Amino acid sequence: MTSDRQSLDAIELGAYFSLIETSSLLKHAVEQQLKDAGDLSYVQFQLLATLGDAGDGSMRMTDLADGVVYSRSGLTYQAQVLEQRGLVTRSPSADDERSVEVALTDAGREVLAAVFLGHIAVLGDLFFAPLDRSDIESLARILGLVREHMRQNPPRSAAPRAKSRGTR
Amino acid sequence: MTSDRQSLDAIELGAYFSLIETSSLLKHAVEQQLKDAGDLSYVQFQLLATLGDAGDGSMRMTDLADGVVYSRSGLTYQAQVLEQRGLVTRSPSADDERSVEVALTDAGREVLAAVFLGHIAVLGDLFFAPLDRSDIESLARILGLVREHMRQNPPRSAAPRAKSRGTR
DNA sequence: TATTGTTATACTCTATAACTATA
DNA sequence: TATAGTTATAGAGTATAACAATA
Repeated sequence: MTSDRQSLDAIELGAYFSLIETSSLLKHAVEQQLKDAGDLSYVQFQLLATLGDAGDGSMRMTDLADGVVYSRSGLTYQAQVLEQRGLVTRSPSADDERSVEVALTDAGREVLAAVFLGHIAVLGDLFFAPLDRSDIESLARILGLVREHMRQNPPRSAAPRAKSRGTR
Repeated sequence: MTSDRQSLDAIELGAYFSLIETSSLLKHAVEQQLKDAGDLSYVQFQLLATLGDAGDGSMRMTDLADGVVYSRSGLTYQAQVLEQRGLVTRSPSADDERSVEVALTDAGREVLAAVFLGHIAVLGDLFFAPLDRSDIESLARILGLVREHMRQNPPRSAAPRAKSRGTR
């Protein structure tokens, strides 16, 4: 609604469709591998990996949600699943008693490790194989621009506004 | 399992994560728009758009499935939904009586049209805005390479092997 | 009053397997 | 026997709204 574009040209359409198709196929393949190697969904892997990147392997629920992008209740659901499997723990935060700290357990790190090599292999075979070095660098730069832009312009997605809930 | 990669460097990781994040955010934003403008899920939009691209607006179920990639039953499900809404029709194929021809109705074309401008606006604002012409061309070329590669190397995903169904 | 998180619930979607029918 | 599609069913995931507790 803020754009005055009326159409996309063939190149733009190609870029868009290729993005959707490649990311979809890649995600599908990776999900299969994650499920086989560690019985993880992609979201669960992302959560574990995000925790793994976080120095002490611990984050507040809210911070963990950022970048994995969905509703609070969805995060609670996944956190429960991961906790029941012993891959993370949840405990009240010391400084802010409203918060919950989610921490990676040793078992969680093990699953992450068990899954990682296969994950990389899939990426190498399916995604990077047809690209040379400069392609990869270009891709990283360009998609990095898009990512930055998107982060700065959140699609006001979770508009707290009540919807009209149309014909149904 | 066919790759001997052991790790990815920072650039590669960046490209991968950016791809996942941008496509995820983009898809999410587009889904919101599609839902608001035409009460369509992304898959439903893809199916309608695929039919719209097909000259006479008609395709066999199997051909329609290609590129939208999922199980036959999933396609049947969505085709039923679209048919009930009057956006497509299903009829037995003339030449091969096993096949079903899915055809876009006028109502289907209308919904597609109703949704299209907003769709393009979201893409323009969220995806193409930070890119210049050469970026878009590079992106189209590189992702096109990946897409071609993936199509030629299907991730033998649905390994027909029975799973061990681990600890649960 | 705003923020953090949980719960209950309903719904959408996807996958599996068994099945029918045609080639 | 292989291909095209449907059905039944079960499960995972997500979103919404109402709620409780802390800041």
